[in-house]
Amino acid sequence: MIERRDVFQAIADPTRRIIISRLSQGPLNITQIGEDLDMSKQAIAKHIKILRECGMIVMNQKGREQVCEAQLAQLDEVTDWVMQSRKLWNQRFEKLDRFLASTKK
Amino acid sequence: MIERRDVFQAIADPTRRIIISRLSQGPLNITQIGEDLDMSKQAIAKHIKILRECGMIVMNQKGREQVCEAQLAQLDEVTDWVMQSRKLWNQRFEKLDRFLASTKK
DNA sequence: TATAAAGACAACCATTTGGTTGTGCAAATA
DNA sequence: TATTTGCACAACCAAATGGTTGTCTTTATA
Repeated sequence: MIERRDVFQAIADPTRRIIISRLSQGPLNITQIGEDLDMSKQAIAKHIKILRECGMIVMNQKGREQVCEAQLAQLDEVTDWVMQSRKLWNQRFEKLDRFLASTKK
Repeated sequence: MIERRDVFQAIADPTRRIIISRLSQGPLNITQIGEDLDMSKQAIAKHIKILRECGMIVMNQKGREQVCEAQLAQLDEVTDWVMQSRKLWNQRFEKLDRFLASTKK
């Protein structure tokens, strides 16, 4: 097992998806992110670290606060993969349709 | 920690993404899936089990073979979430744009 | 200035994950 | 019929994951 730290793994955890959703509406510091998340601040900080490591969050210091900002461009990798798989999947049915159409003649 | 078995977790593993990609081009049995995957057949079978448990694969017996077929409708959940997050994220910039435009006057 | 708040860092822990090997059985094939 | 093939089931294992608590430093605030 190699340590994978990519976008797919980043969004695999429900807590991290909530964090991303919240940050997509505007920057927040770590305490604010964890406010209604029933989890220690340290646990939140760990999730933030993972998201930062795979480029989905950028931080900037503001006094004693660490303000987190979402960087959602990375999510394209996910949509691209999903789209590609669905495309191939749909082509199968189209091929089948064409085959069925050709046998009808 | 609760056992999560959803689409997001299903596609988090690179091997499972390869399996889904291959199956999106047509049904295969477990041996065929594992053919160029440098991993024991049992490991493949475990991945198949996970994909089946979250509805991304359906099986049908054919003699002694277990033929796997992709069910990619589930992937909508992923695209939906990504789209929603990106939408909110884009709205932030639009709001900023409007604000900047209004101060320019 | 004394205290509270934000968060970094480390140690620890249980569970999950992703793999392995071995055994056994049913179906296909020589 | 004897052998091979496809795969299920179980036991096992190391590493990763997702959480905890405690200590410490720095920055705000009463």
